Amino acid sequence: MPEPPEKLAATNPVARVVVESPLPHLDRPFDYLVPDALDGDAVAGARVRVRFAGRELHGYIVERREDSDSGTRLSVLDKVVSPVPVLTPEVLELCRLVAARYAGTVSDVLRLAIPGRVASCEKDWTPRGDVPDDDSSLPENPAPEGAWTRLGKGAAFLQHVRAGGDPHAVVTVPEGYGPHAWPEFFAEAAVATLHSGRNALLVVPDRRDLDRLAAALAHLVPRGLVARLSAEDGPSVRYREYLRVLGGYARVVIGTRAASYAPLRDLGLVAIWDDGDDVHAEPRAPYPHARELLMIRSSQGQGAACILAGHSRSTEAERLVENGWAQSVEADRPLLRAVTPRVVNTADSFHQERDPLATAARLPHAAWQAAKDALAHGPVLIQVARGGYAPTLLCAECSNPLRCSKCEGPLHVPATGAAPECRWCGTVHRTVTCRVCGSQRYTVAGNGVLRTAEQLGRAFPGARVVSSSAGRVKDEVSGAGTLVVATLGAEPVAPEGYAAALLLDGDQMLRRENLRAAEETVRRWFNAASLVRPARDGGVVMVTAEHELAVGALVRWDPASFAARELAERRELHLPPAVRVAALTGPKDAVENLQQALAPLQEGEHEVRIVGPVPFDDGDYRTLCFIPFAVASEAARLLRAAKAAASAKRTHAAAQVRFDGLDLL
DNA sequence: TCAATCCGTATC
DNA sequence: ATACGGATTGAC
Repeated sequence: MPEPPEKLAATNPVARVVVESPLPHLDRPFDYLVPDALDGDAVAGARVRVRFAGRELHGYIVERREDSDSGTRLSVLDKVVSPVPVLTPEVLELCRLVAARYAGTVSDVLRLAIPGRVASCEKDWTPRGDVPDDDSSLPENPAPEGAWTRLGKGAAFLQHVRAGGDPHAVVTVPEGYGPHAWPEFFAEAAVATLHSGRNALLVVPDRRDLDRLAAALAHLVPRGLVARLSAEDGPSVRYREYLRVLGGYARVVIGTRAASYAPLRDLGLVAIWDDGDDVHAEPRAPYPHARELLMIRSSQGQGAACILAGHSRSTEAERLVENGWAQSVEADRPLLRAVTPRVVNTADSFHQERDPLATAARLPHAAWQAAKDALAHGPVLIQVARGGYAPTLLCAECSNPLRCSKCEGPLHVPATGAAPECRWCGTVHRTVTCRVCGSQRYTVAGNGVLRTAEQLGRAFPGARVVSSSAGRVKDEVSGAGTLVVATLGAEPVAPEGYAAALLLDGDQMLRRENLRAAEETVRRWFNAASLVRPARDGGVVMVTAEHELAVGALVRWDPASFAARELAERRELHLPPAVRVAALTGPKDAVENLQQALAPLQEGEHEVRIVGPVPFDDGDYRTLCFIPFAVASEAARLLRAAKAAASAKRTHAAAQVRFDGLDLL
């Protein structure tokens, strides 16, 4: 069918377009002709609509060019949705690198990178142009009394950033509240970056951390230079902020994981807080992790400084220290002694001296006593496991968790049956008897924390009980006599510091069948413990768990050694993050076909270890591929090619590839 | 000899 | 996915 004769753009009449197609074998740009009428709007980076294989698809112009090398007859560009160049060349390159690393499609990554359009926000958008910045209002940096100056190598690191360098650091921050807490570190690092004439990108796990970071920045950086990118702020705020970054108005971007794609130019620093938090892992294909995104960004272009920071240390961060990619910036012993609380292991005191109320609340006596004393001097934090981790069946009298009499497995009441059942061996228990008090009445611990808060409150008559958990998170608490019961990750900050913290349910967290159970537990402990006052001001942390290494790390306040031991163990077992892992899921033949693609890597020095396929769920099968870093990019390339071939030939139903999804292990 | 259908392949 | 082209089949 002949195209209707149409006048084309006089110069660069060809637009190269990436289309939003989910098909892996179409993951490449296609060329279109630009009609003269669209010449002005059809700029590189603009959103467009094009005809593609008989459908109307969205896409982005990545390039305008004089001619095409496609060899086929080109279609004409249908429509420029918006002339705002939302896809910058740097972000496109980032998306391509991310797609390659995770064996995904550029189209999938673009969906994560670019926020949905809100036309009203574009009304009078213009790029800022080359107006020189007025940096005269920025504070002295690094400040002699600043947060960085307190850490070994901290001032030198910041100086290096300020001088325009691109050093990499794993930073272990000892304090979680007060004037030297982590938000100050990030704010000061952003200022150093601005001083170097470059821009900074700071990523945090959630909205609460974002608020704290914004508050710290507000003291140091003019408000107009800061943009905040968070899905929680809603589509129009997110898009408006995105456009402020795109236009060059914002020079410091703060946000949650999707902010890692912010179209910030002249990047001088990328930083991520608490990189071990699993909310940094994107739950949509191709499942990239914010830490990896930022590391890629730090290596793009001129190179940017990179900070991986936390109160503890992820095994990934430890690996980067050990292989020399990052230097370790941490507090020396004297500073730790000065600012950290006393940590006491109370696991051994459980069966001594019982207070009936404390027993009902499942509190070791020593912990109960410490909390009771501390309440007179300040707020007290009780960290409990989330509902999902808690045993599902408790004694109605004394709240002792009930266990299977045959195998010690956890009991639950199945949706269909009336009698309790063991989760491990499946035994049905027509009657259950509490081993502590002999009661035969049981209760289902459905809304875990509320119950616990109530019980804990009863153990501390006179205390004001505040509970904080997912959905009802308190940001801040203060005052003596306040007892805060918080689930993992929902701990409010006490501006004056907690007088004490009780870390309960550690054994339950450690017992989870997950590669990261210990690492994750230790991370949660340090996050809570860093909110407690220094030992010299009476601050105390009571931890109840039997895992010697984990408890020891907290008692000695030594997250780095713990991470090193964990990593050493993973290395020995050839498990992540000592190697990368790709999970292949789908119908059996599709999975087998994909794993076949890795055959060339199954011999030689850096051998890929393949486990599976084994039945997974819903009739699907799963294969795990453990891939040494030396061959990881080749493995990703092979898997991506195999996926494309399978989807082109439709010989197999789709199988999913997921790299580094550690929650699966 | 032509149309209806099937299969394979490309999709600007 | 769809859409198109070339091959194949079946009916005049």
